Amino acid sequence: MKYNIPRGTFDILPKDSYKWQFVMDSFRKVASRFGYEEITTPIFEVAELFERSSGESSDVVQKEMYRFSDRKERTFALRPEGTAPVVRSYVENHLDVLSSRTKLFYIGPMFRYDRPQAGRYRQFYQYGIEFIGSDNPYYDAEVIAIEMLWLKELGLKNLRLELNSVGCATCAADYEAALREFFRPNLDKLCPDCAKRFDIKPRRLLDCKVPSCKPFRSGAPAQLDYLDAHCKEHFAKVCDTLTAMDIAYTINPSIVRGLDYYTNTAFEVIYDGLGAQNSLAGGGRYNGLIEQIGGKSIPAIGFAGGFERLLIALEQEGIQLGTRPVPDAYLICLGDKARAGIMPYLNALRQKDVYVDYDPDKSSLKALFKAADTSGARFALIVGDSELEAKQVNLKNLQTGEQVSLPLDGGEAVVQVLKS
RNA sequence: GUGGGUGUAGUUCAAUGGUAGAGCACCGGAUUGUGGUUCCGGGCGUUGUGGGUUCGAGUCCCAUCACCCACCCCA
Repeated sequence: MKYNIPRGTFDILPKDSYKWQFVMDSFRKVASRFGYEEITTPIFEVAELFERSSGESSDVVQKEMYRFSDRKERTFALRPEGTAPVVRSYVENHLDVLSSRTKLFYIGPMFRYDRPQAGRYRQFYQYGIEFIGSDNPYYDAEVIAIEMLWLKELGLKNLRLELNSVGCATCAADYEAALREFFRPNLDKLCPDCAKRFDIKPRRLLDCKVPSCKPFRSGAPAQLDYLDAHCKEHFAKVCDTLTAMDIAYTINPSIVRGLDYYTNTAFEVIYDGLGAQNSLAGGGRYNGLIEQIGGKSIPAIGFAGGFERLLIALEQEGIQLGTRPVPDAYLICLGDKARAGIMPYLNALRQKDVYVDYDPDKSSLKALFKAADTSGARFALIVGDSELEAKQVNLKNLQTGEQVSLPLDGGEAVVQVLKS
């Protein structure tokens, strides 16, 4: 019986895995430069955690969550996003007591039952940042700065940072009420999707792509006009701080985050050239979430980004992502005696941190050299019965063809050449 | 969940309804101790799967699965 990988998932094969490691390490380094520390939570949680935090009406909860129950009929879900688990852990482990400011980042797989598409998978890998403990607009900018600085360092150009504010809970409610008033007269003329959105998430009416819906939204109220004084000032300060940090952005009033817990700042990093799924990262402030899932009322902000899309973008720009390891040397062993006698030497080299490739199944010199070439090793170590007898090893530079005879000692002589 | 496209060797692709092929890759060999070039040799693959039409199906029809793209949604 042959088996297939589950739909919407993928294997990271050796020819690519070094790139993933490179990018993940790179993110870890940048995050720690800003004082953020890694947190790892389980890939499944009690389903209710997501239902409560993301919102019962959100698509993520309604149709995209992998739910399952265990043998004791407890209902769990594979995590569809990273923020709720981090906040759960924050509350559960009383991280707020240790410090009033908590800086966390995470890396790991998320799961969403979606129809796969370019840049969209059912199991996908995210990196994320969460700052917990202050409503200061500086932190909104800091969190955004991490992402933008990182992408810039990786060499990514043609990025767009889009910014919006959805206000606090009361501003948002005021605005949604205004939107409903605005659309209500034409409700019966809107597409069926919009009719649903009218009740659940009226903001979505603003970016419906059905042509017949478009005319009805000219003159619609804008969220930014419905911010109260405090929210308005907060947003202005975020903008100012970004400008002071030399981070370019555009304000896009139609940015809506999919999850219910967002307040105030919402942002998205767009890279054109990814197809329809052109969002590299997105996030925002969630001042009410911690209290909502059992903690104190503590403001926070964060974002998450997708590694698959980032890798697509980086490769599209022709950016080199580390290099696949190649052997320092390839050991060519001729004769049964040599093969048996060489083990201590092979072992010694590896203990000295030399990457030596060796294949005991190949015996013809031609095949061995061919293998040495394709391995990418710069050097071949050639040992036959006579060399073993004389305690010598031939070290051949595969590029120049130069060959020298060195003592077959504990590896010191060879290491000296290899590392030079 | 809805729509469109595509499924042939490890891979990239051929094959007017009439015997399934090629390039690349891979393995071996060209006096069993010095490679990358060249030459020679090596492939029966349930043509994704299951039905149907036909004397005959990789080719036409239906179903199913998978992949790609888009809607939706988002990372």
